[in-house]
Amino acid sequence: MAKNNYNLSEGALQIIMKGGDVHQPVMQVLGSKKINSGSSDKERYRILLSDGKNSISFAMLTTQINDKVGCGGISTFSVIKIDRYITSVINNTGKGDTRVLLILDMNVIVPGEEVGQKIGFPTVLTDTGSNDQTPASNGNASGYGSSTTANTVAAKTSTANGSVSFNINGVNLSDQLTHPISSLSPYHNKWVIKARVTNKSAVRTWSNSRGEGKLFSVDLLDESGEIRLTGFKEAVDKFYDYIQVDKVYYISKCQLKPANKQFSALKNDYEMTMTLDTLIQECTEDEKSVPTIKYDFVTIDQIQNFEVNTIIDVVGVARTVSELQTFQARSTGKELKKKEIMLVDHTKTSVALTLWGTQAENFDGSNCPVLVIKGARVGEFGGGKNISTLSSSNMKINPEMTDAYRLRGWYDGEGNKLDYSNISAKSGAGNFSTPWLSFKEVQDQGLGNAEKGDYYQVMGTILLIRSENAIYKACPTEECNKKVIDLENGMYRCEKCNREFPNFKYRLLASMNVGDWSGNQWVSMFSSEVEKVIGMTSQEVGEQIEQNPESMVSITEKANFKQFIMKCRAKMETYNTPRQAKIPMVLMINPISNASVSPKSNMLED
DNA sequence: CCCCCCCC
Repeated sequence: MAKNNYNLSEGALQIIMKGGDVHQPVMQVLGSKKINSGSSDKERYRILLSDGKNSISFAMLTTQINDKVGCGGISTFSVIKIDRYITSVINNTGKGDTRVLLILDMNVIVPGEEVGQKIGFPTVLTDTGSNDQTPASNGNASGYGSSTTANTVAAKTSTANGSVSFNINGVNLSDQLTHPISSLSPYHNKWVIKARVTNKSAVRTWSNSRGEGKLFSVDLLDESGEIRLTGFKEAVDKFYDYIQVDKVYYISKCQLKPANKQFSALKNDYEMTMTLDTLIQECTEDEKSVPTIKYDFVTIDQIQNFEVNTIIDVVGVARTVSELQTFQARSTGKELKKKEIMLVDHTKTSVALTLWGTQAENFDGSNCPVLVIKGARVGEFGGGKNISTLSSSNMKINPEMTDAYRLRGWYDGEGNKLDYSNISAKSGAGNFSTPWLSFKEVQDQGLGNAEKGDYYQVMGTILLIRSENAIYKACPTEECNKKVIDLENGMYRCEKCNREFPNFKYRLLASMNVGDWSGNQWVSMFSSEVEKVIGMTSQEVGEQIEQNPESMVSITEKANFKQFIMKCRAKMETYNTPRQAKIPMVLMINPISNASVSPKSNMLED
């Protein structure tokens, strides 16, 4: 056996086969074998390779260098310099991961005939699948700020399918060596995805009993699916500026966990979190093979049919835009900013779109831009539907898209002259037709037996509001107005939601005596209408009585002898015996000057 | 580890 007089890179295989990098290693070929692959009519060679210290049998010459090999392959004992190579972890044996060395380019330094024998005493290298350092293991921890090309990263990625069919220069290599997003799961951690960033959130901070920090998240898309990736704290510093919407990245080494469907509309059972090991590298080659954001547009006239909280994609023209409005959130006291846009489309329908925060501040509605929104949320107000952007929404202004061009052309041609049917117009409780009845007639007719109660309206004068218990602390959750229990420790418990909150909202619930021409009647009135009666918000009333509990009397007295058209509901108690009429509920009040509600027209309808 | 997305 010859000594190593050929400068074999002893120990190189140990490094390479653990995912490390050795520059242009010199190796000896101890044997080669032609492989016929079913899918390719080209020949490939599997070789037994030695660095003088170790040997492996999982080395393969790629077909691009067949011309350097000749028809007989590389002669046994040849010493070669490997100029370009990649390793790839395959798992198609059922026995765990195996790393293969794929030689992309090499040159024979000394032909086998000249060497004539095995150099050194190489032992077979085992345990080649673990300690994965891929991708970009050549000193670039993240790819961020590095000069490494995307290609380099691709050439060091792992593969799940064990395919070893390559194109030259790795142009399509990366595709074959990356994993589809849909294949990601917590049960595999060796993967690289090549994905387009379709959305990036702002950086948000949080502070709660478990701690505080900052985070952001991106939505990733490839041809197989989509997934959300969130970065916390130091990951924000590391990656937030680097990652840009619409660009394609190689991403590996993130932590996978089941997605909480409650908080994400993305179609994936999992979501990912960046870790200290996470690698993200922009892909600048062949990135067009990764699909761009997909939309599932609904037309504006369809929005009224969606349930509240549905997430939709919509494209429309911003026909009008409100001024920036600033106000305080009732529940949190936080200052909020919004702009309301009238969005229209070719269905001749308009919907109110609300933008929030900096997006609202920065929005320029001049020239009626076309807006394309992914992930807007359907809301409801006063019986009409509206839409709103969330932090997870993605809004593009005048994007270069067919749907946007088409709408632009339509609007500039005829749309700008049209009248639109507004699905955000207030309707519902205040709009259904109700007969004019006096309190005496309601009583005499014994109304309230209908399943949902009987509705009527009266011209009523408020004679007295009871100031006792007219205001209460309610659950801060939207749509839940249940009175909360003050736990006297800064927390408030809602029995209905079975939750404790650090805050509450004030609600008014007034019991009042109302007179009409036939007599008088005690009625109840909810917060929204009491606010109109007394000209104060519940929050304002709450703050005032916190200062001076006695002031409730003077607040309620202001309502005395005010006159309104009151839409009321008569309903029977269903569980109390004997069966008796409940206190009527005033659902909505309107000033008597409201010309749209004339007794005569309503009587004719009924 | 967030998960808030608000208002009339």
